[in-house]
Amino acid sequence: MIEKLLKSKKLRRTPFRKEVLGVFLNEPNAISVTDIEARLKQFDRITLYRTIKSFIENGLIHEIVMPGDIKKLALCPDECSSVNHVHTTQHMHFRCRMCENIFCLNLHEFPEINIPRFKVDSIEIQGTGICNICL
Amino acid sequence: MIEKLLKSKKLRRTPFRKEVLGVFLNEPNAISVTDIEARLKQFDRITLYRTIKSFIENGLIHEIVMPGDIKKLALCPDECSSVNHVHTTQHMHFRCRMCENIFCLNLHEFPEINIPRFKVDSIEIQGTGICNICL
DNA sequence: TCATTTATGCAACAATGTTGCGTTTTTGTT
DNA sequence: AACAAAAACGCAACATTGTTGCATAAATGA
Ligand SMILES: [Mn+2]
Ligand SMILES: [Mn+2]
Ligand SMILES: [Zn+2]
Ligand SMILES: [Zn+2]
Repeated sequence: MIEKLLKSKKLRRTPFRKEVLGVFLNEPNAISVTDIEARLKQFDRITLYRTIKSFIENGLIHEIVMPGDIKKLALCPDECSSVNHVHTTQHMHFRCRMCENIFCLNLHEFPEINIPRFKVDSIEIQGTGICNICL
Repeated sequence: MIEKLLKSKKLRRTPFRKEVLGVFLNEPNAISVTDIEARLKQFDRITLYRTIKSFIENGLIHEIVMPGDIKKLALCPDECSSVNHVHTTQHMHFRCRMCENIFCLNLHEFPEINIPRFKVDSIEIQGTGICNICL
């Protein structure tokens, strides 16, 4: 699984990358850099940042930012690649204000946004509230 | 105008706050901290950060974050207050990938998002593409 | 004008992320 | 299996962004 994923994105399969990707595959929701660090036995901070950057650039993971200095990372759907991340028109992000988890959620119908005289390439939707577990 | 705005949010009208608020009132779009700094003759960095924080907390301005370490600030609509920022269900944010400006745009109809078994309190919508000026 | 409350300015610190560079590892090819 | 080229790693140093504590100054209401 891990090997196959890295290979499909044409990324070299180093021990560290496999370990980091393993962390993502083990997490149901989006995670922060600190979360990743906590799940690694030992690591080099710089290498981790470069790993994350290359994962993002190659369509393996995507970044989620929300007001209040919240920055998280989550696995991409298969269709993402180095040329485009296709979350737009696919899924939205939801932050639960009780458990503070951030979910990637697939919407049954993704709203269409038209802005007069603007050309809209992509849309990101972020919600806050209470998740199904905390409710 | 500036005085009235500060007073309406019950903020003390210091010279520095008036100057910073003036910067926002002179800008059509969202601006970064660096943008603000560039428009001030002289300033103390710490005071600026505290000024921004108090403006946000009191519903004068709001923060806009987008993937790629983009963080900007923009004036709030009048209705915002310390208790709630009401942009959700009011306007969206759009980043033009040509001019890199970030616009606050009022949508004619703001989409309603329902997530089964989740309680949705607020929604933020962010678009990217090309603005009316660059088109 | 005065007392109280709040804001300012400086120093020090903290968190997060980047760049340069020599060494090591991966990979595709002999 | 051995080799050469390309890419990734790990360390040091640095950069950017934001915060906290505290003494001083300014704003406000009385
Ligand atoms: Mn997602
Ligand atoms: Mn806005
Ligand atoms: Zn929750
Ligand atoms: Zn534009």
